[in-house]
Amino acid sequence: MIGREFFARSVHEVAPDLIGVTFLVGGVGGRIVEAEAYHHEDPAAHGYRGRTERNATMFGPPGYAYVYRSYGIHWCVNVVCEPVGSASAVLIRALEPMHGLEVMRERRGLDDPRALCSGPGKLCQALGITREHDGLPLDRPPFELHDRTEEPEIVQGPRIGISKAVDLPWRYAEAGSRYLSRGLRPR
DNA sequence: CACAGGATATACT
DNA sequence: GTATATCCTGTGA
Repeated sequence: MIGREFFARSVHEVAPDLIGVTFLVGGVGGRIVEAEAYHHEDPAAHGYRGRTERNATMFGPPGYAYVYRSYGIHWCVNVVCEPVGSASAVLIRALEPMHGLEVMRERRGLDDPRALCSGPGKLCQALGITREHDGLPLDRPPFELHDRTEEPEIVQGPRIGISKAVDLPWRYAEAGSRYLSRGLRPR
């Protein structure tokens, strides 16, 4: 099991280390294959302009989930990192579905396992993550994180869906995975 | 395959 | 009012 201390580091260490880690919510989830680093000096980050009601969790201690509403429709989940109070967090962008496939198919209304969790909004719908999970610790139920068993090959790519600092190479993914979000999927 | 457009909470001008 | 750390569906090449 991965404990809270795992997140008590810089986002640039945590983000690549999350690739290959198993992430479950209520027993449903899979291996993280894509993650993206954000911190307070990043103009594209929510915490860039200071603390608000929505992003308050980002300014709290590491090891907690920051969940926010995107484009008024989707939920996205981050893990808060150090240093404390700096609004540093890693966005979980894609999973390789492994546990609770039937539940995820039902929630997503899809069959194709490649479409279940291949994006931050999609994986939150598949795992049932909502505002209720914002501010919850990641080392307690319903969250469950397990160490990776193998060292994955990690690639970096440009960030998408934002207009500022798009060239910062802070998007990490497992090389060649078939479960990545838009822009990184092979072939 | 590549686009355009819509849904609509939250924050900022 | 405008933009956004998104996704889905429709249209047309």
